[in-house]
Amino acid sequence: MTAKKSREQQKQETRQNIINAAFACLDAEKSLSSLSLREIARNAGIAPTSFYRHFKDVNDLGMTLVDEAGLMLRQLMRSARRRITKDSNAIDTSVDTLMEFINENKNVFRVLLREHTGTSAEFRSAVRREIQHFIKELSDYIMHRQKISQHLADLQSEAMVMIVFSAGAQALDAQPNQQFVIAEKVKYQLMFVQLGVRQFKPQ
Amino acid sequence: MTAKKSREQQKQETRQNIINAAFACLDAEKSLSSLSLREIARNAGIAPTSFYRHFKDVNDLGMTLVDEAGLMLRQLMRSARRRITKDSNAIDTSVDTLMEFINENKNVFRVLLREHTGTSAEFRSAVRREIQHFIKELSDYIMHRQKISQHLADLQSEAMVMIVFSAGAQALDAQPNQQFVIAEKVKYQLMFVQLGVRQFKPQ
DNA sequence: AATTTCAGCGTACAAGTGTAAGCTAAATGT
DNA sequence: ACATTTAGCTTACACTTGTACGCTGAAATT
Repeated sequence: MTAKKSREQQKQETRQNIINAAFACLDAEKSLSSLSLREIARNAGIAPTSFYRHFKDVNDLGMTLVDEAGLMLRQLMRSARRRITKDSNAIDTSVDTLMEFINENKNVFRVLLREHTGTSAEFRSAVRREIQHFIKELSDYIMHRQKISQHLADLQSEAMVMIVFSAGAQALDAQPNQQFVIAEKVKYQLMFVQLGVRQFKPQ
Repeated sequence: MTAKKSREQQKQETRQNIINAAFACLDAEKSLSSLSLREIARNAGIAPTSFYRHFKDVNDLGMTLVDEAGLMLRQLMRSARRRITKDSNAIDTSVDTLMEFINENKNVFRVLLREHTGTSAEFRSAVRREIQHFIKELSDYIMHRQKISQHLADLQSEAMVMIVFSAGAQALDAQPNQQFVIAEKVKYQLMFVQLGVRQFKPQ
């Protein structure tokens, strides 16, 4: 039983259909730049030319997808921090949360990873912006928790995010039984960074 | 004055032309999968269909490029180790060497970076293989120099390589005056990892 | 009730793609 | 000397692509 839709509602609905269709297309074998307008339209159940009623071109849609993916990542961080209690390890909790996210939203994470080194300078810098947000929020948290300078926290945070993202890239292609190994590995590596910064601090 | 060429010589020459043309095409805006056979042929100065006399398809050429890029990286490592003297810092020397390489062979490094998260599973695992070589050689070096277990050396090496490659990605898009800042940053981050592992060792 | 707006459609076209088929001429093999 | 091989070419075909143009019908506005 579908409710009567106003014109605006209907438009937003198909817009969302396009976005969902695009995310669905962006599997292991498709990037934003290799994704064709017609393919998206086919998947969204609209005529190719109808696409233009919602987005200027595929680039425009792509920026929307990157923004949305970045937003999901930031929301994820908040949920991860909420899961960190007094006696739970911050690193373990964060890694587990991200690994969960990656597995449940493979294509969302893939977009960020792929376009980060993709063929569009615009996408690259958009993803870099999102990752910078990610790094900054972690940095603030670290600075507050570990009582270190902002400069040091920034360095630590960035190193950690790079390590985690690389592990995420591995996890995307790995078998499920390998993912646990990857998660354990990255936890050690993050611990090394943390220990190293702590060691460096007094100097 | 060109020497008289045998048939085989001539063939190898145009094969190399194709490879060079492909690397030249793979700039900031092109990936292996978005690279067309005709475009390569145009750049190599041959007819499109002549391409098939040398490679099965673009995938075949792509694997060749990845192999070649990986080989260059391994040669780079050797030259970096040669530059490390008793009183020069191993981290500084390695980072400076890599940054130099990246700037002088942008497209070579770009291929590895891009196809590492690209749309072809075959390329992805080929690049991963090359990076694993890279990590393994560094790991052996670390294990020998820092007298730590192989397991620990592997973890440290991988973390370092991930950090360095991420910095390389940044450097590719950065202005020349920013590259120094990136290099300094990554040196600190690598030092943190090294310190952290050293700290962890006794435990 | 009459008018305007506009999401979505169908058609059409130029440009680019991979690659099959067959030819040519020169280097090689006999 | 003649026969074979083959790198490179031209032509050709079937597809896919982005997008311009104009239509339609229903919702929104007046």
